Amino acid sequence: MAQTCIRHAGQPCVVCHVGRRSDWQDFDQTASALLSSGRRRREYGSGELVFAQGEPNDGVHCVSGGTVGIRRLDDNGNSVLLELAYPGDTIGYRSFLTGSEHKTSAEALGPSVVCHIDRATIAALLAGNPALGLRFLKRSIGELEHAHDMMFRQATLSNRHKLVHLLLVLVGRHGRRHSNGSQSIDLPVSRRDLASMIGTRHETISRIIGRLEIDGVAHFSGRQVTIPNVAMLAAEIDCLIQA
Amino acid sequence: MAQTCIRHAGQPCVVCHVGRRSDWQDFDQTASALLSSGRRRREYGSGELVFAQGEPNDGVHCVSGGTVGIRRLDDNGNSVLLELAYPGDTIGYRSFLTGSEHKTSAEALGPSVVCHIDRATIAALLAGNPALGLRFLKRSIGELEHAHDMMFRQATLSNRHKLVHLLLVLVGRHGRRHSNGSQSIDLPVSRRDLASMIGTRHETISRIIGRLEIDGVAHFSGRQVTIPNVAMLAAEIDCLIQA
DNA sequence: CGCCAGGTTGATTTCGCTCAAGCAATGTGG
DNA sequence: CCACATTGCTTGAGCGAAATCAACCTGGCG
Repeated sequence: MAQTCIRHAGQPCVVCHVGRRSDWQDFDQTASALLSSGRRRREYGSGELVFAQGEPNDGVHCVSGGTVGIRRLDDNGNSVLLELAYPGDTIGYRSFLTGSEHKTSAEALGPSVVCHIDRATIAALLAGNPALGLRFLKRSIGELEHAHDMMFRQATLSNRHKLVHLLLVLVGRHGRRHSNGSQSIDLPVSRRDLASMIGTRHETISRIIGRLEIDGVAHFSGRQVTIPNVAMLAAEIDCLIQA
Repeated sequence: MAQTCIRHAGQPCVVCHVGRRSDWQDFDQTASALLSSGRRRREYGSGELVFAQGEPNDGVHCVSGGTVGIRRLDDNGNSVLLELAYPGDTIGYRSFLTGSEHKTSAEALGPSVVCHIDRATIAALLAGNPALGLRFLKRSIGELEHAHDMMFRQATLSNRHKLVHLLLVLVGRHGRRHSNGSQSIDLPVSRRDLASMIGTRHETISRIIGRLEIDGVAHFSGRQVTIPNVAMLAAEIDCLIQA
């Protein structure tokens, strides 16, 4: 399973081949050696779990390719997709640091590559590199502000506005620009997950999508979305949201 | 303004008189001296702002007494109360650590006492005490899990269930137990803020409160709430929420 | 005394949930 | 290769919940 570290797209590679977006940069020689021996790279198919809610923590993971969904479940079968993780993101570090079981599941939303770094390695790295703890802190704060934004939107926006906002975020991440100025996305998530992210039912999402089609601001075909004019879509909400 | 450090209720006192609940414990002599010279204690009246959204950060604050609301505003006049801070909680550390302006306002929800520690002091303490950074990290992770819980509830519970849940949390924090087994709370927040925490309108909160009265599970009189049987109230949601 | 903020209540309309059916794509076993 | 189940999505009808707009009440305060 262990793979030697390779260079990728000219980025310096310590782990996960994601260059400066990763938390795993700027280590000294010994730390780098430690890291390469303690990490394992693995590919996941669509729907495969990286870790499951309730499981004990066994180290942290670092997304190297694809998209990973962070999901919370309850025992009534409810599922909410809380956030999306992309290459460079570290996941599972919270349960590692608090010494508790995973409070969420992490699921590959398409073919993905995720590295695993075992507990002993992380502990050693953390002890020798205070900067790593600081990077975790920055990451945690970033996620917290993201969660606060989310809570604010949940409380103030209509379902349609929430969906539009989500689409704009996804366009930023997954969008392909076309020559005529339109953009396309392959949604990484199902309608049900879209609904859970908005805080509504999947039927409602279907109906809102229908209205977006009628209004001509977006065209949906399965998970393929085309937005003729992103600025026009953004205009729906930028009168309501400030930076 | 500076006050000498006093002992309070037998707790060791470094700052904020809150003993082991505080982030500001277990410092060595020099750090303690630095802290006592760099901190300032201040009392706030109900409604006074500790810091305001958009302001540049000027250090961190530590709640010593009372209750502080963390609020986000937009320029359409929407206001959402994101969380409540209690004695022992450190606030304003995020904008300090990210070097950005405050993304939320902090407002005394009643007569409160809050200590302020200036930037230079924090920076020096952080540099000399890696454990302090770790405590910030733990705090941040705790707030993040709290935010995730919130997002999950927003997406899965009905408004009534959300209000019941909020009442139960507030009973745990502010409740007074009576001899007959009932409990009372003085709500620290207005109905409008209650509504923003639930993600609905204040009129709706009024109506839900009316229904709770009819069902006999809670009695409201202004901000005074009496709950005859907390277990009965909890039964409304504990079939829906797991630990 | 009049004003005002915070709260309640009512009437009306809109919206979203629920239940249910239908449909297309995919998979499976005989 | 077909009959059949399954999954993800859409659509419809009915109903209940909540938003909206508005009136009104109450206590505090100048």
